[in-house]
Amino acid sequence: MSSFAGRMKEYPNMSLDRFDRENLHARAYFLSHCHKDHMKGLKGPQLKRKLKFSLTVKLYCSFVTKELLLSNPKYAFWKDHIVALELESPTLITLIDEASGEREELVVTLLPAGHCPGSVMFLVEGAQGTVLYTGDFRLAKGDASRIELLHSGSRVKDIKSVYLDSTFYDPRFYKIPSRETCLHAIRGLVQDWVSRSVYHTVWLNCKAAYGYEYLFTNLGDEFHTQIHVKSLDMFKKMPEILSHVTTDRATQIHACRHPKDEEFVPASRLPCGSSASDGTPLSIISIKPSTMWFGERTQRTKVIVRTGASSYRACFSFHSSYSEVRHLPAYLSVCLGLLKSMCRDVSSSAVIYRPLGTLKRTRPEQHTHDVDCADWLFEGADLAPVRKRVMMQEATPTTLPNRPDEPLPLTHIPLITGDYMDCTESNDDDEEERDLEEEERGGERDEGSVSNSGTPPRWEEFFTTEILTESQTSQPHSCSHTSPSHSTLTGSQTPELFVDDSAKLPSPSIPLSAGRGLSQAESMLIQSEDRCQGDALTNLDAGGEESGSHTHQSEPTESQVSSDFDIPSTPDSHTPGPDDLSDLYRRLAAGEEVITRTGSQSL
DNA sequence: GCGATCAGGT
DNA sequence: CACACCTGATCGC
Repeated sequence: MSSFAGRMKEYPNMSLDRFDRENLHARAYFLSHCHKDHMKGLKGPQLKRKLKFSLTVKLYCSFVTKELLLSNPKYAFWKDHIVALELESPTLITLIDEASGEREELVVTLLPAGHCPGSVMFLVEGAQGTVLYTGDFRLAKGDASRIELLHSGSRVKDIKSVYLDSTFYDPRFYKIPSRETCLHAIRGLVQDWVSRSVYHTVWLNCKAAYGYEYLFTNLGDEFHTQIHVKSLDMFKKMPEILSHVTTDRATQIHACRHPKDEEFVPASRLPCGSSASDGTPLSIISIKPSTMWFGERTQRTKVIVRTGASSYRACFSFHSSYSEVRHLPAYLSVCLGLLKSMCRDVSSSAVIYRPLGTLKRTRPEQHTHDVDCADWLFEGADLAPVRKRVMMQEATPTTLPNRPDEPLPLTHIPLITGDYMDCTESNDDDEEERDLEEEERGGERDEGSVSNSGTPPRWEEFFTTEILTESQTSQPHSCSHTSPSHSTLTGSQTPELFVDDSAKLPSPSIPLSAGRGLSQAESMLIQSEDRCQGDALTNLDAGGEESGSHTHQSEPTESQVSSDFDIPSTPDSHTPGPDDLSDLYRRLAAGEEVITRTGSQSL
């Protein structure tokens, strides 16, 4: 559940991804993507009533999000109040207070977020500066550098605040295998199974949410088949997806779901009840896409885990990992630092801005896409080269000495490890699967777009992080909905909407370093602030990697990782006790250098 | 009957 | 671990 209260400090007249409470009084609404936890209040009767009497209030989102939203009849009343915007097309939006007539002009740009179809980030430029609201996102390192409108000339724009998806902003989630790595592994597993006979069927046990579509399109392409799903309605106007899904149950790959009935046995039947026409029993395996992550010291591990006789779990994530999340503000802060100090050349080494090559840019053909290419759904996610690389890597179709109906032995599942080969395993929850580490390690690395050769400043030296918590951001009185006066709003809002945790804790990062507290605060404000420089607290970067060393660069190389993130690995982490914390606080207050190893012992 | 909230499940 | 839901129970209107 997103904990973001819906408003940004700089532009409190717009509401994003929250539509209840104070947000009912916003002058404009923004929906980053079509997931329910970002749509709170969106079908509420109060908002519905407001729309009836308003001529100016609109909901801004991408075309795809609009389509997905309106495919649900519960949101049909929005139809005449939605303004769909093209990606990467700055749009002037005037926020009007209908009572006073007061106007406020903003330039809003939708940037691809790679989270699910239609998902975007909002770049807002106006009198209060440029801010970026990411919504949920999955961007790999380097993707931000390919987003043209984050840049101005050869530099990154001076971004005042970043409102960040912090779902996995915790070092425990240091690494999540890349999209292509996971896709390749799933392809291999599916290949092994469906090639045995026409009765061998795969059920993709996907959740009821948008975001798996690229899995469907890629598997559909690979196996020249369509994937059985429950409904096609929402994809009516999306030929790329529509061409890869079907309601015809006679296919070897299913992603159908059944609302009820969980005594369903994967090995015997599918949620749709499909069976072979000649009465031959289907041989079914289930693959459950779910997030797997690896600690900063994880050497390498599997992206597919066998969980039962005929069931598997496959790595799949809608969200960026810790290192990926961290990369975004780091990338932006590098350039902010440059703007401040004017002492480093951004174009020479550290961050090279590359024109969008694989990132599809302008798209007048939005509604007449090439049916074979669903990449536009995940602009920025670099899918096009992914697929090509995956194809080329698939040089070793596994031979299958076992009987056709035997579940796949794990050793025959093609696995890719090149994406995270430098890590050591930290989440060893899988004693059932032992040595699969025989895979060749020659995989490419997909995040080499940022080098460390330019000694960019550490982002935490230029930014502070403030965790927005639900209780602190949703106070009914925290928002002035009676007055258009910005000063009133800003004055009362600042301390409440954007609470300063340091008032209560020695460091805003302590809860994070303990591996706790983030579940209540998935959205995070990162600000560029001069005043944070020299403030000892700001060196306690969220995540608690308080190494004390400021000589290393803002983004650690893989080899630096262990020193930079020397925190307990997942199985050993535990909640710090009061004594642990008070001791830590005391040492911090005394200005002692807190060695993280010590911290991890006490924490 | 509806919405909001919570618990519990996948 | 976590997600993005779904269902059902309960409460208040």
